[in-house]
Amino acid sequence: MIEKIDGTNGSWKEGGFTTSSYSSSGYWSWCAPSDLSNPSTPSPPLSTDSCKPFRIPSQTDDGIDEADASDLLFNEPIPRKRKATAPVNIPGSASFTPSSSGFSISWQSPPVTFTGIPASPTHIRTHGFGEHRPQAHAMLSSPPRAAVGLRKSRGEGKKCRKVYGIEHRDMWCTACRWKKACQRFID
DNA sequence: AATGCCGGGGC
DNA sequence: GCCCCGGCATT
Ligand SMILES: [Zn+2]
Repeated sequence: MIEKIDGTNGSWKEGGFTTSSYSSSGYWSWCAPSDLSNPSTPSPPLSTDSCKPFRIPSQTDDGIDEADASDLLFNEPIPRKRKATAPVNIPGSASFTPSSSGFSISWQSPPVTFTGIPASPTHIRTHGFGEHRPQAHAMLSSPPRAAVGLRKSRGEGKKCRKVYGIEHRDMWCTACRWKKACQRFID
């Protein structure tokens, strides 16, 4: 019986989180971008739809299959397993803001914006095939070369870590959890 | 400071 | 096999 649930005492540390950092007026304004990129509707008479509760039509894949992150996040009874050694340093977790016209909910620091949804229709997270994205085969003739003048560009860097946040490490993909190459948000 | 990942380590 | 961190490159 070796229980490794001694989470109450693990203290990760990555979450060192610097003190302060967020202030200024709430930045959560993905609710009325006006016409950030509105080539079709330059001036909509009704801008009420500008503020609608974002909702994913379907689950992404192996990200929230566990649950409705929305509920889970607000509840957060328990991550699911593993040691919950998180210092519970959740800054803006579950921020329900009933704005004048509508409401915005936010969680964690980065105002994650659901777009495109980097996942696939197949949702099967048995434990070995949940994350599999053949994506494309563009590797053919590329022998050992291209070395000098080539630095890691780390694409954009919107991986589980930044998207979900260290506070919700349990939601990262396996690879990210182990500090390996992300498998979900393949670059 | 922070993210992302390889290499290395424990079990 | 699963699990994780040290340390590095990069931003
Ligand atoms: Zn990941």
